[in-house]
Amino acid sequence: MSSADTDATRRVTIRDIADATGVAPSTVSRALSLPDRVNRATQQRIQDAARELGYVPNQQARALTSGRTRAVAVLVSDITNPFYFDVIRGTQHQLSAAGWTQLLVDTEESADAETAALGAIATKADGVVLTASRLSDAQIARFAERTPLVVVNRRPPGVPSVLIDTPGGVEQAVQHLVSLGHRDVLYVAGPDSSWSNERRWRALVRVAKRLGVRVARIGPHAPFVDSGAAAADAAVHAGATACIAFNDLIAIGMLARLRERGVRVPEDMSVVGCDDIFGADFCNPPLTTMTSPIERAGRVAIRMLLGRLGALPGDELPTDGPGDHPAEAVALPTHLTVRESTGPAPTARRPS
Amino acid sequence: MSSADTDATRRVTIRDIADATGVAPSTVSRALSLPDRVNRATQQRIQDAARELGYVPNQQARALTSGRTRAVAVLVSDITNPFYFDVIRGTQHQLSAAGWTQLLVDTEESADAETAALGAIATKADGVVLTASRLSDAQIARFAERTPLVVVNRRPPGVPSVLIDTPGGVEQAVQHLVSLGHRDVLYVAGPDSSWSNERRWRALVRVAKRLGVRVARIGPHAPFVDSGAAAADAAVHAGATACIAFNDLIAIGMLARLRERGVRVPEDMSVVGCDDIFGADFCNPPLTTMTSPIERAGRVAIRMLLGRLGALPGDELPTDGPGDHPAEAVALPTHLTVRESTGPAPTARRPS
DNA sequence: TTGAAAGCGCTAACAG
DNA sequence: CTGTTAGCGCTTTCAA
Repeated sequence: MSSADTDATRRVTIRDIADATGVAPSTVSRALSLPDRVNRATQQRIQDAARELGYVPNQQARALTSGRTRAVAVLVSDITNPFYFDVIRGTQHQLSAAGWTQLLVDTEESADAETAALGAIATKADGVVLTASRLSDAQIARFAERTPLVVVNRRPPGVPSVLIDTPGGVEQAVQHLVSLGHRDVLYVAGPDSSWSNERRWRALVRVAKRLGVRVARIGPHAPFVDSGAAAADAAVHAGATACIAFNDLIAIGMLARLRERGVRVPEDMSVVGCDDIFGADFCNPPLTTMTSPIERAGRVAIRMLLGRLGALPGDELPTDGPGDHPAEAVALPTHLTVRESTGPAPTARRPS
Repeated sequence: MSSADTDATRRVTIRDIADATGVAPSTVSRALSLPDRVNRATQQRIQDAARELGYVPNQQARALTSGRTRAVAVLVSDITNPFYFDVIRGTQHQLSAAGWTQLLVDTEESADAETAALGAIATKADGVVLTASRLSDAQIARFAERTPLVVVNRRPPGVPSVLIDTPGGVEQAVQHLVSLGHRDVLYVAGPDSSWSNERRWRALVRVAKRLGVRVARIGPHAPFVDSGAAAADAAVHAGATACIAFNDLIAIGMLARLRERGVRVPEDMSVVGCDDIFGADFCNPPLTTMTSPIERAGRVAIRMLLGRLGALPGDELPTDGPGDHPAEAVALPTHLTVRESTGPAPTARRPS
């Protein structure tokens, strides 16, 4: 039908639509971007023509004048980490629902790469979601002044952030362990540079004190499955009988090493992870862990960002209340998912 | 030092550099993009000034005139699938090594979304990597005429593609099973719409015939862990004693269900997966699977794409031979990784 | 409500 | 080798 005269080799521009409808390009632009400022009739005519001709707006050009790119950059520190899979999934969903584009950037755990990316991105994206930043609060805050920014799992003063309430999860985890008769718990720390790591440790210390549980700490450990082996060895050496790992990756790695060494989980040692990433439910044994709404964190981050950019579709992106914008820092609750890696404390048995 | 006069609120443009160095903007442009076509001295001066002023080129504007965006879109059909994370990791690494940007798009298994994305992307990216496309070969080929395109795990005539040689892997898997005494193998099929699925099945039939093994097939099954339960039930019902699953996700799901039902793996049933995704090594029992160089596939795809776009840095992106471009279709070898989910065939025991 | 005109930041002829 | 001149496709004053 309409294919013969449509498959020109050149892309359709507003000029083509203007010619086709007999109006000026500027009117076409308006009809497409600010439909209210145009006569209903011509508006209709223009939109029809646009559809007819298969018009696709050129975001580059649009960005050049308006300064808005309709893209957001999502920075992750290690694309390898399954934790981010879920974040990315969340951001991607929310973004595409709003018709926006996601720029994915892997900063590879490097503050320099992060800074560089942030600098280079300013022109390509309208906003940034920063996860597990290696930058200082001050640096983040300073950058946030120039570019709309939402951070995940970090709390720089004055910068909107999405937090996953792992401290709350830690509390549940300790209580669970206590209910199983444990009186000592070992924290298997993640990287020193991780904000969440310190946060979890402090939460652990606090709860432990309240519940009269003794705590110890080993680490730091890189957040990889492979780090679990060393962590497991250290835990065994420390005579631990229950441990809470910085994240599921380390915990899963520990599980493997413990089995290898003949340390039974949970009979000899209870292990709890954190995050409930892909795999936590089918490792051996399935991991008791703090289930975090990671994907939701990604979605919420985008929602906050889009809200600040004034780009909320409104219909389908409910905010947390009747207020204008979502709160400046939202904390998403975590809950403990008990699986088979935790069990009763071994009675009166402590390796020397 | 240089902060006082640097932190203007406006971004630095080539014009600023031109003013600072006393040359014309076009000279600045050249000095930055085609350094050879400019006097060494001025070139140096300009580059110094650019660095001094903290110049960051505006890709949007650059794209508008040159038509090149220095971005590539990577389309995946389901961002949830761990398989794609390795692909994405590969593309991301290779892209950022070349200083390019990655646009990640999740088409959510929908051909319409895929078409829409492809249309909308043409202006935002210089090329596209298409994984697990839901489009027909003809559609892909047609699109490839307009936009540089590389497909992964698909082979539309005339379109450059990166294949993972799972057929080769299937052969190894069957041989492995035969060496363990199995004479029957059940193929647990993936989605009907999957090109790889048919490809694996055909490879299986071929090898089986050659080795005198009987084959059967159940499915289709969606490529999720959750689909594994039904698959396991069907496999048991079919009296299978060895099966090869379309992918690790399904295989891992089967493992869980089989354990639940008291079917021992590998004593009662051997299970082999495909892909060797994150988790295949720590599920219970660890999965024998075809290890695919997934990340490498992503890297190679980008390399081919960049090669076609004439954007190969040259230094660090070796091609496969002394030829100009990498071959039009490269097949990456797969190898079988034997873990604990496969074992000797149960002797003379067949459930009714 | 619409059109004309200017210009976003950059590149690409074309002269000089 | 370098400057001048046009735009890329779109938005956005400013008039009409």
